[in-house]
Amino acid sequence: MIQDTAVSDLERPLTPRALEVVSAAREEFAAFGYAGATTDAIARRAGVSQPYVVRLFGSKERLFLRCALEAHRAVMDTFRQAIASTDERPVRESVLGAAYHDLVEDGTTLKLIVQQNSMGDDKAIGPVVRAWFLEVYGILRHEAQLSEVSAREFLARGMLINQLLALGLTETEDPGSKELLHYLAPTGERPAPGR
Amino acid sequence: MIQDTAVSDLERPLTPRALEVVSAAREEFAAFGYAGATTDAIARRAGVSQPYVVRLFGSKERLFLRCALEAHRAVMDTFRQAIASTDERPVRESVLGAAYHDLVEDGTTLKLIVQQNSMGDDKAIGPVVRAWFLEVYGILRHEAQLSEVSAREFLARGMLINQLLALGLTETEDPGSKELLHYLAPTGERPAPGR
DNA sequence: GTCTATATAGCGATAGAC
DNA sequence: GTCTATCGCTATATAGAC
Repeated sequence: MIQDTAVSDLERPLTPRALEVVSAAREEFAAFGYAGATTDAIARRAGVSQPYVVRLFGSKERLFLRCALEAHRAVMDTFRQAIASTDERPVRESVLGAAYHDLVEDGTTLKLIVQQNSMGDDKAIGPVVRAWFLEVYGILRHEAQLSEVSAREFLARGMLINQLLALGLTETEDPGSKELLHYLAPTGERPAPGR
Repeated sequence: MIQDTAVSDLERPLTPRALEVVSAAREEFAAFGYAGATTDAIARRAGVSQPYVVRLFGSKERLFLRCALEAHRAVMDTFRQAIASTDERPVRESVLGAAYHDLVEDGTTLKLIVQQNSMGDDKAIGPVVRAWFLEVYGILRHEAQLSEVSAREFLARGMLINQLLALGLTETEDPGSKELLHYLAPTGERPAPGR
């Protein structure tokens, strides 16, 4: 069970080495989830010993929380930068969509978000991820000033993209799946040069 | 790692007792995922001993695959029944939405789907869930005959609902979250008697 | 068909050397 | 700051009794 960890602890500055471990942890947690990832795999990916990973962060739980908070902030910062880039209100959805595309490109962040969102029944992290989710929705509604319907539809498209990323459908060559990837294009409309 | 298991094995008929274990397993896997769930918790929930759970299905993996296949079929059957209930083509989205609402009510099935969809990086189950996802999309496109855009938007709304379910946001009293739950209403429009 | 007892392995965490 | 050695727990799986 993930314990209550002070945010200040999660924001403690890290040595370059520790940052490499966080990076490795993000990949492992994004791919296999909190329960499925192992500190050993994280250590091997980072090129350090397993006990050192635990030593650096106190526990697997605290390392996970740091990764999770980082992913959440990446999403919020991305939207806030997009919102700050224009004076239009409501912010055009294509502006927000283009910002989201940046998150899609790194891949890991959104896959980690999917893992977090599947932990609603976890006693400790459940309340946290619920609050985070509502926080993102709040940004769309009150900072980007999207209507109720627009915010919901935008969020829904985001959730589909997240699922496609988590599933790994963005890397298949399946012809039938190509049309499903439409939302992943950088902007709403693509030129479609050939036809 | 989840091994290759013949479908015939997953369809072997079960004794009433074994069905109770499957039911318990579905709940545990839906809440905590494949890695996070334990055969011990499944056994306790079903009121049997832990070794008996393993004995009944051979391994935790095979039990999970049975639960996963069951959830996938529940989704497909639900859509196919809705499609068969009308001659209109494309099928009206409200008809499909109402059918989806039945799945929302039991809760477990869609939470299990979310867990499965977060296992794209699993060597054995990844390819399976990718195929299943495309199968559902195929039903929307070619059996319900939704347009590319309609199918995608409908699927996107479904993914948002799934996330809200997995997060447990359907059970909160948070006033700011209420408007987000709009899609969970039985039909598109609600009377809203009070205002 | 179902249990108790137990083997076996994997993993997170600790101790202590360098 | 980082490693090696290792502990102790937990979890899956097996053996065998009833």
